Amino acid sequence: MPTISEQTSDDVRDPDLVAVQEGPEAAGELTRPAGLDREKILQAAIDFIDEQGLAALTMRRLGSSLGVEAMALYRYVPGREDLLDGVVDRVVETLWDDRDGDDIHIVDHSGWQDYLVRLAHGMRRIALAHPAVFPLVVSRPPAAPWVRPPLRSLRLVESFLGTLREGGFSDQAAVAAYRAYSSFLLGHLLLEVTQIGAQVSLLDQPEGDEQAQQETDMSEYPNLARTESLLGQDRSAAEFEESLENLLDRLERVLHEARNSGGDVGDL
Amino acid sequence: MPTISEQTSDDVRDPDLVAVQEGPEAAGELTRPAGLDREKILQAAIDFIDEQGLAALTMRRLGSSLGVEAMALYRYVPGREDLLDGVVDRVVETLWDDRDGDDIHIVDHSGWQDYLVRLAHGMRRIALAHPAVFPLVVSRPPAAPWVRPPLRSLRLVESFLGTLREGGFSDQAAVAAYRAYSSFLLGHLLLEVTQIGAQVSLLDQPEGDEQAQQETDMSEYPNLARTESLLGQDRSAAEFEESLENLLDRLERVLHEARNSGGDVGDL
DNA sequence: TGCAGTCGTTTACGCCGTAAACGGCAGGGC
DNA sequence: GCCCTGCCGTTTACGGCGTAAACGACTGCA
Repeated sequence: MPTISEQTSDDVRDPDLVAVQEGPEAAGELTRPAGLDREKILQAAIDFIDEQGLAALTMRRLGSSLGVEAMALYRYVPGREDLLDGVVDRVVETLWDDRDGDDIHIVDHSGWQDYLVRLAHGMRRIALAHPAVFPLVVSRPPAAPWVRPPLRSLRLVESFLGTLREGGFSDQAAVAAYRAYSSFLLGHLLLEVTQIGAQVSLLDQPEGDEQAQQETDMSEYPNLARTESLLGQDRSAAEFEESLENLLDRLERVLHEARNSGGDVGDL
Repeated sequence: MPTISEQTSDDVRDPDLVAVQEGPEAAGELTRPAGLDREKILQAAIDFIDEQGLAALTMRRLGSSLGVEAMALYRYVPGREDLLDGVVDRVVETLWDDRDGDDIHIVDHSGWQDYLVRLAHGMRRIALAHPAVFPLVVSRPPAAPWVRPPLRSLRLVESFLGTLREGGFSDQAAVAAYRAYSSFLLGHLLLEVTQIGAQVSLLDQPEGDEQAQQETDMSEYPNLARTESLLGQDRSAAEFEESLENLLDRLERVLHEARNSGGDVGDL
């Protein structure tokens, strides 16, 4: 049975919780294996998914990774689905984490372009740090269902729209920019983490003898065969930057045209 | 929770192989219970997912939607995972289906731009026809794991690369274009079907009285509140066309620059 | 001392994917 | 006619899943 996980206590207080119980923790841990709480469970779930994949996450296994029976989790989490929602929220939350010397803080930006670049890099950092979790981030329905592109965090959408407004975008242009930006980010990052997953799952099954792999017949696919090495290359980072730059150019063009003409700015 | 009506006959074992329909069946589907085969099973799975969602698809329920026990399916399909792979293949296959007067055939194109536009529209048609299936299309690992952006169909990738080559792209430029195009398509369509799913799942749960919905407090999100109606609007089709056009422009620019300079064309 | 709360465990239920054994029907050689 | 052999759907069974409900053990306060 695994020992208690180390669990760095990065502590983001949830104001919703009235601290009904604040015991003398100083007496602290003698031999207690548990000392469960919601944050600890969510973090354990994230770690578990990172290591074993989403499909492997069951309540029983997550429980036992915490040294506890499955049913113990239900005191802190309503059920498996809500657990996954919590995982998504916690992962996205790290967008606002302080990063020592990094350029990631998405508050304290200068200009909307800077904001969009930081946000994109922050999201990409999350995606690469938790490739197996990221599909959850984009596939779960958003907190407010009427927000069409579901980035799930209302706080995030709010700050996005606010920043663009400050940058001179009309409401319509800001919303259009939000959607274009979301779909760009979603496409690139999902592709990237899917590739990572594919690589990993390859290493999973090196069964059979080395030679006899069922090498699909490539003679029907000459272009594929010829470019095989190119297709296998990983240019994700560069392509990400290039596409991001292209998107920013496009938005900037729209914004200036709108300013000069003062006309309708809904379209991108 | 929609209950699937069990149709196990009460007491008498049905003596006929052909399993005579007992006339007034329980208002069920028009399922011929006889004559299972792999294609029939895959189509039933697609229909099932379209109607009930991916999560609801179980071997037992799929079997009973075909008037058959779950284990019967295993004679034609190795297991649930392979069933899902088959579903993806079958759905993507419809890209090549003849469409009466439509512009969808992705063979018989004129020029690579035309090809990319047709392919995009074809994929979008698939996504919108089967919004609940589409996430499978992009999330399952590709047939050849070394093809980085996993569109799953080698045939598709092959024809893509071939067409761009004919259009004057170098191998590197074609591969770069393939990736840019994939991530654009993936992002846009996944966003779109997620939205559709979100709407549907909204209609699922009109529980509680009409007024008392737990309307999250919007006072903290002024920009969201103000643009609520804009965010709710559906401009997917127009945005799709605009982004597609932008991508084509970008590719064309790259191609011409490469031609005129004759230099390295790997970058986009 | 007792009492009430908190928290993890035990037990149980129905559903899941699927391995394995089973049985009824078809057709073909005798 | 017979039996043999495949085919094909059913039955049975097993371990694992999410989770409802009952059950202790422990803790702090009256």
